[in-house]
Amino acid sequence: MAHPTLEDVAARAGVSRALVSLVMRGSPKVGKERREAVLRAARELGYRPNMMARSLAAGRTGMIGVLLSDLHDPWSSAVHDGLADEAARRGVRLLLATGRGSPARERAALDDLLDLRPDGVVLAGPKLAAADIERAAARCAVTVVGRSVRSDRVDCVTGDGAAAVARALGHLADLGHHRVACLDLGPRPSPLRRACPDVAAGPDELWRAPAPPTAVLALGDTTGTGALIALLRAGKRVPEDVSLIVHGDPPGARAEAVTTIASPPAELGREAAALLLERIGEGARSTARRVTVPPLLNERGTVR
Amino acid sequence: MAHPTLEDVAARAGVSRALVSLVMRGSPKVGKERREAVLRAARELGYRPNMMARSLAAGRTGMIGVLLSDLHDPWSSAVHDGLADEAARRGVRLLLATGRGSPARERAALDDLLDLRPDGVVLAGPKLAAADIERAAARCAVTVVGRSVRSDRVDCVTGDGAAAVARALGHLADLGHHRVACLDLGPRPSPLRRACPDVAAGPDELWRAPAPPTAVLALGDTTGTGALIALLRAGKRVPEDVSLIVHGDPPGARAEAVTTIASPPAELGREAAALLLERIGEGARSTARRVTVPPLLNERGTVR
DNA sequence: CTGAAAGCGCTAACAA
DNA sequence: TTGTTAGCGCTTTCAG
Repeated sequence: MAHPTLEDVAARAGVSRALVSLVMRGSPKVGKERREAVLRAARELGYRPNMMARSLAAGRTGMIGVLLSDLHDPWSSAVHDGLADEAARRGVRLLLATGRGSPARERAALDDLLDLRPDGVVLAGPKLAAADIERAAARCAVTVVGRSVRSDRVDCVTGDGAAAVARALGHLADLGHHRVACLDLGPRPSPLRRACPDVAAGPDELWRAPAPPTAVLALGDTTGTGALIALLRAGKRVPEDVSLIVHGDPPGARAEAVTTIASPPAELGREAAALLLERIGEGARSTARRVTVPPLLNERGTVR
Repeated sequence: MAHPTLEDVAARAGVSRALVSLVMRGSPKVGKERREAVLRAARELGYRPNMMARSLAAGRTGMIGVLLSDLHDPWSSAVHDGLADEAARRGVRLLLATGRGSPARERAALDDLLDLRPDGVVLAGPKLAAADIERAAARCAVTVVGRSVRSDRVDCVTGDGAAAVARALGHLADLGHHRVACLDLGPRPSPLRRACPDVAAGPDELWRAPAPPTAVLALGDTTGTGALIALLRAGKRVPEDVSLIVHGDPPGARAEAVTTIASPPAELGREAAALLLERIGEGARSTARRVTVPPLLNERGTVR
């Protein structure tokens, strides 16, 4: 039998379908005797409940949808880690979907996800239009990670980039670095530039000044090693000649022992899952919550 | 109405449920008149078919499950890109799950995925026991990517590491490099070492030889910049002093213009999707297929 | 082209 | 504790 059903299990165990259903859902009000008979029959048959049928009948799926805007962004994967941890702890299943970097595909993915009727969805770093998010919120509980959305029906969990920059600068100052340059490596100017005292256009420019910086804070370094390589290529030793802190914490930074600062994405994920499950539990709630996760300094080998 | 049903649409359009069902599935045998009335009603109501109900009734879900062993591995994301492309082209939906790097979690994720009754699954880089894969194959069509499985019911799509090494070595030789060293940076020794003539334990060792290498082939460089940084730190200019080819094609290599060689993972994904859909279409088929995707050289800036 | 009817595998009352 | 009875929203016949 390719896919035994509840009925097959009931027949084999010699009990009713309802009893099997109770056992499968772990109801306490079934006698030890029969419970074990059912469990044995299920095991022998290789029975697995059909989620489609179960969800349809129950009216809830017990799953939460997760839309990761871009699988290639390590930030998304890290958020997912946090979500998965929390979901596993609470016994809910995750339904993953991805936007593959484009708002249009993201929107399509969200629609497909919603068709599966998850009890709620978390949107990680969505590039979606606000209207699309609002539309989703009309269909199920929604929490957004990494973006602040003005809506009274969606919860938001965000990091704190400005605090990260301030903390990095403070840390460097404590170490005696008073000439700190910011390097913005991203394809687009980082919004965090405003939080920086002194932003260089490119790495070369740094050493032309009369008093060159003794430390660099890198923004938009997606691989985590871009700034390090630029410094190395300029003939600087790191950290002997110049200290380096990168904002964000991509795997390359870990691998090359680059000191970084960022609000830990896994933490964002964990918070988001907690918020979403709470909201699902309460049914509709009027107040939207906003959680901000503080930055964490990862001291590694590029600062002295 | 939070979730209008087929019946609501039928009522609003003034037609039968069956007709709406036909229209929603794009049947050609519905008159233009009525089709448009139905479509309009559906749009006005914001109707979306309930996949749970649809799948349950139809006996197929029209979805294929994708188990990515590790979301943090860029290889997985790239395989997913190929799968998603091909799936979009053929109008099937993807159901994502992840093993988060651990065989146990991978196994649990696979079980959860299977409970959703996908028409087939593709296992990308599974760390699963062969028995678990076989078990999955008993429940639906399975194709494995990036690992060769001995089974006559699962298709396999793999890259060709040995060919990649040979091709890289050949390319360097054509350029006049006759002293090429291999650097194995991975946590575990790469199986590709056997394909290399000369493997150094670490970067430092390279320059102690009387005739130091003029080119380096890096294995197991997961970030794609590990070898470059090691070379730079050793005071070598790349490619002026030494040429570098990295096996694999992680984002860091692209960002830092490192020349790489690998069987393109997106291509593996595309092949896998095609194979799986073919197998699903045919129902059970006896012969398992194995596809090998040849390596591709990505000429960037680290070879001369 | 339409409407009625049966059923996918399961849950959730309710009765027994 | 158990069995019975309705559905969940949809697809699929089949006779009109």
